[in-house]
Amino acid sequence: MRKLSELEGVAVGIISKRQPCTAYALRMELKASPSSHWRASAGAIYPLLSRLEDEGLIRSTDDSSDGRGRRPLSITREGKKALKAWIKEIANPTLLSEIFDPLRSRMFFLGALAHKEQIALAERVLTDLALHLENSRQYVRQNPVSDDFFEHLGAVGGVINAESRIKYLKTVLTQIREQQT
Amino acid sequence: MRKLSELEGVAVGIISKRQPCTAYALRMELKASPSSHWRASAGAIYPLLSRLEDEGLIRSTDDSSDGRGRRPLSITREGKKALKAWIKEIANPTLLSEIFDPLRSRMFFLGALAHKEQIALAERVLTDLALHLENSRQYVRQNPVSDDFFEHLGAVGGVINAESRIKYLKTVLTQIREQQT
DNA sequence: CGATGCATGTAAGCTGTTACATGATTGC
DNA sequence: GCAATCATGTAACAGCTTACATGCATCG
Repeated sequence: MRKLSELEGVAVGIISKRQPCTAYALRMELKASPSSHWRASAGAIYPLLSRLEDEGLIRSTDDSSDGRGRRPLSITREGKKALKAWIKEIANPTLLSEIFDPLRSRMFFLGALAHKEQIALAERVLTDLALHLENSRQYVRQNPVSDDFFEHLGAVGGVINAESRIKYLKTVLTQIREQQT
Repeated sequence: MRKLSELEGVAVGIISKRQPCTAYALRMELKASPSSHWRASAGAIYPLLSRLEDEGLIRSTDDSSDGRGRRPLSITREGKKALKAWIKEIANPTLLSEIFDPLRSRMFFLGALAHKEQIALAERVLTDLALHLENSRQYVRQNPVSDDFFEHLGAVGGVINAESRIKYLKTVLTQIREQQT
């Protein structure tokens, strides 16, 4: 059984939770998620779903009576197996260290800016991050434990991450200010 | 002036710091960085550098006396401008929310596993994360403030991030255990 | 009855990966 | 002298984005 890519894993996971679920609904859910790494573009989703269907991981039921040509998707037994394998793949150190943060990668080169610019930029980003944190908190409120336990857990992860980035930028700011000497 | 992509920005940044710097040295530095989102593959780096040179952002000095055909790179005034613009781009909310964490994305679907499997996986990952944190701390030690202030800041970001992920997984674990009921 | 949103899909292009190719240098 | 590493580069391929195309449904 082939390994699922990140987007494939997420797609199969969403389908398994929301089934029956149309491709469009899947795209909208990806779009709505606060840390949207993917644009959930049609050009990515539709070929991906065809692939998954060809391999028997998902199944679509053609309903000719549906004028809009909706094709509700559901997961197969094979798909469920692949999903479980994908989840367990996280027990792989290389996957764990693969996160990439455009904020942090820029910190390495912040010295290219003048001291005043550094501070101005950091302050600006700090307010943006505060906004982002507020959004993440709202997402948690929209996904209470009572609703779906694991969705709640995922949402909480967003808040913790946002908080840690704010903490990080704050230490950066104070250290830059001290650097003035 | 064209916007730089993430990898381009990092490449120009490293060249600007390490100049004169060969393409190979650049790749090795990318590889050595603890959160290696990129494999720093030759097929990505060399075409990218040609592109940057064609656009006048970097300059290479051909030394025919160098048997290995090393071509030391340095940054141009245009390149410096582009680097500054790239750094300032972080003041863009969409860029800020673009981080993607394979751990968190799997949490949404952890319910697909049996309760025992959930706990076993989380415990396993927790030890992996502890190792990752130790690596990040060592990276900080290898990049003291005295050496390069901003590199130190970047390294510290890795530690803070690793800590926050551990904190996250711990809350996940305790909540899963409570869920047993 | 026209704008907006639902719903599917395709084509071109960019960027990255893997795998390969080539040759020089260093260390044992 | 041979293996490993340094150093550059290319070709085939994979995956995602943007932009486009098509048509149905709903709401004012």
